[in-house]
Amino acid sequence: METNSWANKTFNETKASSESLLKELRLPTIRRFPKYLRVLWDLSSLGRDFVSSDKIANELNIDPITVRKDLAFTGVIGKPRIGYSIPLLINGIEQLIQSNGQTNILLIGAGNLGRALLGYGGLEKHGYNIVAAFDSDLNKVGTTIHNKQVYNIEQLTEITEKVNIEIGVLCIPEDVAQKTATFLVKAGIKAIWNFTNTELKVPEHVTVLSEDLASSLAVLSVNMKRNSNKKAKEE
Amino acid sequence: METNSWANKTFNETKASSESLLKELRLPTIRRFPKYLRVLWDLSSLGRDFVSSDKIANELNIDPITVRKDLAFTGVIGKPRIGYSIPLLINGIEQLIQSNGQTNILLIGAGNLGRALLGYGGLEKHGYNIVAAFDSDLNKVGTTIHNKQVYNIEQLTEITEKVNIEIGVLCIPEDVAQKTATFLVKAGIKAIWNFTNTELKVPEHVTVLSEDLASSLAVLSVNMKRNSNKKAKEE
DNA sequence: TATTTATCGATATCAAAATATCGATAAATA
DNA sequence: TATTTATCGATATTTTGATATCGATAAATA
Repeated sequence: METNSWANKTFNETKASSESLLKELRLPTIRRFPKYLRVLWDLSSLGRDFVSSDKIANELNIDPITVRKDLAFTGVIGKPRIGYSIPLLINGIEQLIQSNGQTNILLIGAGNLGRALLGYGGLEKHGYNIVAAFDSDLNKVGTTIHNKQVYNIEQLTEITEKVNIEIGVLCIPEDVAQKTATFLVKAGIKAIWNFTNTELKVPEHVTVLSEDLASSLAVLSVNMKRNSNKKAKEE
Repeated sequence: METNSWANKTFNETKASSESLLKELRLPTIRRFPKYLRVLWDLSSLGRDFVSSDKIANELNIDPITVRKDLAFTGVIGKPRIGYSIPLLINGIEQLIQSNGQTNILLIGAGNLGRALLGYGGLEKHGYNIVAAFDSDLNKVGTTIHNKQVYNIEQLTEITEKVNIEIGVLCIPEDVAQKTATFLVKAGIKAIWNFTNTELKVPEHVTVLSEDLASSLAVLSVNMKRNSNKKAKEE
């Protein structure tokens, strides 16, 4: 049997193996996928059908070898001198990182950050459905933000009993973060996207992803110091 | 000369060596520092003076060995059976990740995300000074948000000529991101905190830190799939 | 049709990060 | 005072991630 045969895998094989590939996916690769998608969407809208790993790497300022390794997870086979099929890549990446079927989301906390997230189209683009937003501020309750109804936080149980919610997005003050998380877990939620600076304690089976601006700021800060040290030495 | 001698370094030695330690700091370590700070501040406010690596590790759900290695960068020496001095650790970490002196910041784009960031106290806590916000929406111009004046984006040059700005925070639509970044670079900015989904092209000496919600969402998505696969197999 | 060349993908190497091991030590306890 | 124990920090190992090398191949070109 030959080892290096191009373009023999069918689309169905790709799809069938996606579950096992999922296990092998590493964090840095997953983080790069949406960046690839952005480049691919752009090229696609320009009417291009194929793209090389070099081209993608250039756009994103990363190494082409990294790109090829990452793209290998989609199961899409590139052709020498041509590159990869853009539609197949888009499909392949989406298979890996998008939700399967309808996934319902609640957003808790309709402050500025919450509003910003309601305006961010990414959730819908990835196959998620924002069901509603919640807030304790009665001035906000009853309004709609980006077409989403804002409910009183007291009505949370009411809604979670009626609709199957899989993800909760927490944009609330720290002091109520753990309490709310615990409530959501009891309501059967599967994942929490945590925009508070609290380390949430949840059971094993609940996926938590925390955003931490302070961590980012620390990185920015250190990088700046390094850069200025560098410049100081040059002078 | 003995190798394992506790508590002999003075505070001044710690400070003097901070520049060289800066080089050795790795990204994951830098990202964890603010998390350590949060735990340390909490303990400090409870009146505690010492803490063990195990305690910190437990709070943050990470490995105590990782904690000890990270804390070694502060130059603070822990004592067996006692742990580390909390005030010294706080000071040590702050030395590494905070700005030196007064660092001026401009925030470009006073939409929901921009407003959320103006409300986020982290920048001030790290020694940064938000000078002003800018927007193109004339309804916002002239107002103040969290005590920061909102100027017309047209006035950007005016301000950058008057005040030395080191960091620009971009919370603006994608289509004007590169243009604005280029402008800021010309105005002599040192770093950009980029909340748009654009890969900014800037010169070497400018530090860029990009936040990418889509990358985070991809991680959340894949983790959820893995968790549900896991559960499916258990059943 | 033969040669050149861009590009892939497999394998190998190198670097970074996480984790494990273990002796040293100082407080607590017997 | 002797022994036990919690905890540190140095060093070693393993895992993960990035980068380099190179043969295979198919389109482009001579």
